[in-house]
Amino acid sequence: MSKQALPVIQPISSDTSGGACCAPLACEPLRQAEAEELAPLFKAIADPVRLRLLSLIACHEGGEACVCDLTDAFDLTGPTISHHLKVLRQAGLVDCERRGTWVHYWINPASLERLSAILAPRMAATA
Amino acid sequence: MSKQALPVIQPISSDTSGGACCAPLACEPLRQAEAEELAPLFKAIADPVRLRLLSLIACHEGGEACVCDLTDAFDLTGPTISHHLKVLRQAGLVDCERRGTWVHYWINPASLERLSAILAPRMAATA
DNA sequence: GTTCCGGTTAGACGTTCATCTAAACAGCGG
DNA sequence: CCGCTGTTTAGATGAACGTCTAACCGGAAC
Repeated sequence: MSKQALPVIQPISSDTSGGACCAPLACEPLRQAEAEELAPLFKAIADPVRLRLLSLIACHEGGEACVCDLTDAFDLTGPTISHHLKVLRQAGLVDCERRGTWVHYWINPASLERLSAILAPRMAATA
Repeated sequence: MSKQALPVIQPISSDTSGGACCAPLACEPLRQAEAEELAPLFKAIADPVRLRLLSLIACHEGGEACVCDLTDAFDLTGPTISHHLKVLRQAGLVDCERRGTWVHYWINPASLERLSAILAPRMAATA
């Protein structure tokens, strides 16, 4: 348990006019309701398969990928991939649309950004 | 966020395993090994109790909180809180130290920052 | 229409997880 | 030394999760 220089977490004016969206964890204590709303989102990305799915979709050209591309990247059955995609969809992290034979998925950037902001030790400051 | 000389939130080094540390999800596809290393970290925060614990610790004056303060904030038994703190500790998200009777916990800011950076839609100004 | 292919849904099975109670451990004060 | 308080560990239990196989749906091609 090594001690280190204290973080010096600053309140940085949580002026982000977003309301209940983005005050970082370190700014003010999360209330229970917020925590219970946020936890499922983190749970959705707290799986190696889903993390890779998100990444594959995000990196795919055009910002979207079809399920067949995704399935090929794993040693898992189709239904399993479909299940993970559903979890991501229900969490609002991705959206999808059927176009002809194939179903295309793309990232919902706002949701990822929200999670990122929550974890940011502080908003500005950057070195 | 009109950056042209982008801030480039840095890796924090601290890569305990592969060189896989910091490219945001949307920059290049996460490899399996990276995903499997990252997922447990997200899993650690993917619980409302642990999210609130993190926040309570981060916001507490001096940047650290003792277990008794934390336990009071929940309708859960001591052992349950202790269990959640252990999960956070094993994930490297918090550190602790016993000082006399009480055990003090504080955030490991680097780990949170790392997770935040991974979720950041992208670092540079694509688009 | 019928057949084939891509993708999802349904249900089952074993594992992991959150929580509890009981017991142990660590300091402090008499 | 002994009891008291704060914290962690151990073990049990029920719920949630990840994966599979089998079955189903939607669209395209024959």
